[in-house]
Amino acid sequence: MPLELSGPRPTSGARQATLRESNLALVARTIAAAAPAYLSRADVAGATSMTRATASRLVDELVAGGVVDELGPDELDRPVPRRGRPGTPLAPGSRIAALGLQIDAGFLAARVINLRGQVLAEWVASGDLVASPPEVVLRRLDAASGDVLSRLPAGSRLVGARLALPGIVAVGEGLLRAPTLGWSDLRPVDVLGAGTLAELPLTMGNEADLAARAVAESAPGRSGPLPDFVYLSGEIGIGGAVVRDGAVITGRHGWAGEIGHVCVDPNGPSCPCGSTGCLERYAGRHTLLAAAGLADTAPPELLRERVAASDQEACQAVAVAAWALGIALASVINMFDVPTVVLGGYLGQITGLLRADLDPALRARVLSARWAAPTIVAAEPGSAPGATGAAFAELAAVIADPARWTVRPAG
Amino acid sequence: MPLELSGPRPTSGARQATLRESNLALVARTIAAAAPAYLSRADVAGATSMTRATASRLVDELVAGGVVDELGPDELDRPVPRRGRPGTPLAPGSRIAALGLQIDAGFLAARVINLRGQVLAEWVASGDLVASPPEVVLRRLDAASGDVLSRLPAGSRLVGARLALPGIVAVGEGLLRAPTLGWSDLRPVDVLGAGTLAELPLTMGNEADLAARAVAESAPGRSGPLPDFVYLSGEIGIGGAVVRDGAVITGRHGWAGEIGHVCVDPNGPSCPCGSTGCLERYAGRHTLLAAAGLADTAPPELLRERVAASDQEACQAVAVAAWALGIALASVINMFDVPTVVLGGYLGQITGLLRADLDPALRARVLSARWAAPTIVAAEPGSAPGATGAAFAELAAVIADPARWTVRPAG
DNA sequence: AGGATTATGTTTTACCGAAATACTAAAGAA
DNA sequence: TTCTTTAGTATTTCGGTAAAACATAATCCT
Repeated sequence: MPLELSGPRPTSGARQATLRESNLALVARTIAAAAPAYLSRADVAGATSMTRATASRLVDELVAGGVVDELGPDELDRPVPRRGRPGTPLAPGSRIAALGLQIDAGFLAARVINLRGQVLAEWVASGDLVASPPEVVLRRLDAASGDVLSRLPAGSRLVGARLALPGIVAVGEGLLRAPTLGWSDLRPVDVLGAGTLAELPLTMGNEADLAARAVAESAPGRSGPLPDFVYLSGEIGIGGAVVRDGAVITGRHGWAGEIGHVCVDPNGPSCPCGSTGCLERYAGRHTLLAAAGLADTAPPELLRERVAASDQEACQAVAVAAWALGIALASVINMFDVPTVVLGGYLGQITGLLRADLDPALRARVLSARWAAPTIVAAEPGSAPGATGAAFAELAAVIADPARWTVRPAG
Repeated sequence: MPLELSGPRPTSGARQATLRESNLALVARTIAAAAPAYLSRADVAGATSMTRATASRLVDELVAGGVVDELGPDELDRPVPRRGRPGTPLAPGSRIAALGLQIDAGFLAARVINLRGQVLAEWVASGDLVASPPEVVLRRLDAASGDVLSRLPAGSRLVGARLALPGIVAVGEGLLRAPTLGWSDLRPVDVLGAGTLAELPLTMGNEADLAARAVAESAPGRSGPLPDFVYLSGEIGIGGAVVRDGAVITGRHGWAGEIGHVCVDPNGPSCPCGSTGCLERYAGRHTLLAAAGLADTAPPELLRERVAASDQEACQAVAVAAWALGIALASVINMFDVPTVVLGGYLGQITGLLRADLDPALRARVLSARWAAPTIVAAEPGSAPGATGAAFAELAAVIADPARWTVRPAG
């Protein structure tokens, strides 16, 4: 088993090899974090305070393993000619890639991303999946995955696959409970593992956790602009995740961040989860649209139009959602001390409508607002962020422990 | 600067010395975690999968620095005579100690604890401090600290001091805001640092965070029975802390865990914090006792008597508190996935009264209750747990980086 | 054009820490 | 006593990084 020098509280003594693995990971992380700037071996040495000799040896090893690519002078958009011998530009390996999958009530997605964060191939299909039995949906996703994988550039090395799901996943058991899909006590891995994806190690993850990762990292191993934030995945249900220092807080079983079921008002409407007055019952997409007098499938543009036209029902519906979000998010911020909120999904597309009521509510209810007022931002709109985050998660494992993917030089 | 091999994401390359420091910390942690069992050098080697030679060399260094003591055969309650040469029993150093201080609305405390978790000297004074000006209280604590330190055994080495306070501490600024004390924008370090404690590095911390640490660790570096739990410090105000894997989740500014201001009912009574319906307004000690028709200072026994006698007001007051706790704690558990709740302070002493209503409320409102039902336990009753946790926190720094406290052998 | 300058990348040597191994020490068991 | 078993120590070897010298490839300057 590999020793964990960078992990919390190693329980095994560190040896020389551990030192090397730790530094190898540091070099990989440094190069990944710097992208899209291309570091040279000397830059790596400077950034890590290793000597050039040491950094160079480790880079050579990563290049041999494909975790890092040496770019030729032609691949480089050379910006400034500098004095001295030019360095060899280094970039995360373009041939190491992972498959990210997502199942949502409204769409299916399969996406392959490489260590540079480039999408090598993808497939997204929308449509109401709630009606279909799980086996059919899973087999469709499996077939699409096979198709996507067949379109990869030659020489690509797939290191893993992860499936983002809107629900609670019991990781150890492989069990899933996804109320919005109408699925319960299912084992998606059993179906997917028997098809095209049989060869690939497939794991599952919560959609909000993985979408939050796609916000926390702008490319595998490369931090996004926000180190700490609360992510809200606002669709039919409301999923949530809290990111601290670039890492999703998962809790012991991976069920942390269920913000959709924070209690907004104990006297509020009852929720299928067994509780009353959950945030989802006020700011979930169906509830919000129904209150605004719109159909389930109404696009956010339509709601924005109605509000712009001062439509009574629409304005009231948005105000209620913002009121509920203010109460729930204030509690979340008071508990996690993470004063930035990223709204994703449907909520992200109506952030502008919510802000007027939400900002003052948070300033009133958040204890630390006096020193640091909470800020609300909308997530970058993009399809299937859970699939992107799922691929990032698999690729992060390569950057965290590149020794598993490289071959030691014989001598 | 010391390189952090065990910390999250080191940014500097690891060298040989880092390896040694990492292993030195591992040995210190292993010996501290095993107490009150006394490991031998061979046991340490076995537990860490180092060779006996390596473990022995590191132990020698810790013994030379006083971080570890070699016990003589007389100090040992020898349990089982075994075959082979007996090992030298090792224990955490008894002469390395830290000062824990606590200021509460109802008492002051100063306590010195050593690496074995033994209380070497302490001073606790109760009385209503809300009336006194901060300078008077701080000077009184300073004088008491001097007295406590003068009573230490000869040869004791004090490594630090920490002050537990019921409020929000802006660590970088040294600023404090403690509504229950009536203190705001104060710098306790300025007053304390000028007196007896001038020589000692003094830091501040939130009372609930530190009391939670005293639950998480039964002695410095030694894990308690619960790796994950939510701690509620229920006094006049309600402080909170979430412990995950033995560590308190502090948030970016150290303000995480403010469970007392989770919203229970948005239409509830207004709170000095600026919000409405905070948990504190239902389950805080003053509110609870007033609703039960008792004086502010009524001891928990009196409330228990009234409830046992089926006193209408008392039963109703307890039911309201349990109802509010159920709503707030369910949200906390849904967000952190930490299904054990430890009730401390006043709430800990009436846990028996709360449980009947609290248990079913949590089972109904916690999403994961289906797989893992939340459990409620009362904290060990004891005076000034914040002071104990404060001392533990300072001593943890020694165990985490013993190289700073040991002297390298000359050769 | 051609040497000086400057920074990159590699090679060599030295040092340091842990592993491997052999050895000594101290107890119980036969 | 003598053998066995386990604890602790000394010595050698091995692997990894630091330090410094060296080789290389560009720009700068005359």
